[in-house]
Amino acid sequence: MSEPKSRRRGAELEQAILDAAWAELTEVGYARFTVEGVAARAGTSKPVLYRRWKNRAELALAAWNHRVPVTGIAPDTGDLRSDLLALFAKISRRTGSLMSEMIAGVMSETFRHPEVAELLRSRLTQPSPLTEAVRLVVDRAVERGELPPLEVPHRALRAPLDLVRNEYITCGQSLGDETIAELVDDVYLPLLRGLGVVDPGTGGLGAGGPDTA
Amino acid sequence: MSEPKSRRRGAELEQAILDAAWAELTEVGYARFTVEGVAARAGTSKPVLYRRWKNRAELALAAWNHRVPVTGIAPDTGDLRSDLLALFAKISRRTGSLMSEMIAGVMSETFRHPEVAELLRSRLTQPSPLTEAVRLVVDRAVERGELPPLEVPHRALRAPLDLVRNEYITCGQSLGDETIAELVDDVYLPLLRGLGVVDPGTGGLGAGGPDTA
DNA sequence: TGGATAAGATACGCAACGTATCTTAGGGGT
DNA sequence: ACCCCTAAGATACGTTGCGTATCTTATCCA
Repeated sequence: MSEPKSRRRGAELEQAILDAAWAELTEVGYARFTVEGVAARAGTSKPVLYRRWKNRAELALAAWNHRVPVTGIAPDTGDLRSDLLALFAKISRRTGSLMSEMIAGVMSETFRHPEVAELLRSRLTQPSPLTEAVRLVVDRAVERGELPPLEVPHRALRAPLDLVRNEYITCGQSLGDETIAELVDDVYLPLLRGLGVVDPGTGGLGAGGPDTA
Repeated sequence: MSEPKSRRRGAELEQAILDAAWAELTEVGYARFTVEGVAARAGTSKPVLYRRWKNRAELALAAWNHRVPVTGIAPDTGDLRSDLLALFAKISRRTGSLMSEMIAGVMSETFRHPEVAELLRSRLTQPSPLTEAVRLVVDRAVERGELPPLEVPHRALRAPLDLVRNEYITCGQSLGDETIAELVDDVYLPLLRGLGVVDPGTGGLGAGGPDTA
């Protein structure tokens, strides 16, 4: 009953481990995420895990990657501000305190395992379904005439995610509605409007060649 | 020679400990910041520290607070973009990878010691010399006519710090010049311009009553 | 059918947290 | 001038969890 004595191998085992790791993460959070716990839950033992991942940070990131495909998210309420509010809320729910705790945890271990930083960074900065959702929302606003035609730089596409993440990490809790409203009204909406300003003609503000780069 | 056998007490001792803690932080970073190390460096022992601070996170925050007063920083180059580049660079240098590592570390321990989160959050969200510097830079740009008269919301004043911190935490390293240029050119400058847009008259963008709040 | 490969179990060394216990210095009241 | 009580300093301990080493045993494949 307990153990049908069948030994899982390769991909099958790996799936089981990653599932177990993900379950642990969601249940106890990164701070209490232990390799032993994952092993126990997956019905295997530590060495099996350490043969595949160098340390717990990599294991956690692997579990995260495994748990992906973000379902399409691009609210369409017919109004830019509402779209943004919904989008930020969705990002916030998706990113979740878990992810932020995990990011914080992983980063705090980065000194010991510098290679991990790269894994995390690429996970966070690549174009993602989230940045694409932002682009889509903006494009629709342009079509509606709420914004002038815009080219949104990647940095600006990332901004919502970055802001939400920052909030999670520094506050350690879910974003309240007022926070989301602030981020939209005081930061992101102005940002989008500013991107649409072609040339303020106030001098010194043009492309402003990157003489510092 | 080694120990003049004089026993420090109260405030004097506390100063010595906080100095030692700060020195440890800057030398080895939060990940390797140990209570034992601080005790040894301060020439005392662990229990003395644990009588004052509940855990290492609080000790680290106390050391940080002890180490404060940010010297005035508000570059004045005569040009908004240059001011911002300089300011972001300064913030980035000041915030430093140390602080971000520490923030990440502290947050990752927040699950075990939830009280600490509040300490950290207040440290990060209060108006600070940094947000005042941003306001000053903006005000000067307004005087110069580079921007229309503006009221910058607190959230927007915080944004530079938040963005820099986010970058540190997710990348785990110093911001390169290009990153700073991106943050200024693709995010913050557009944001400021957007705040200056009075009413685009494109509909649906006005104050947009916070029907979600 | 036999041997290489990898799974599973166990035990260890190590670092660091946080605590408990004890001794001893020195400040302050009388 | 004395004594006592508070807090400093030293030491040792229990605990957790990482990461590794060692050994046995199942399963795949040639």
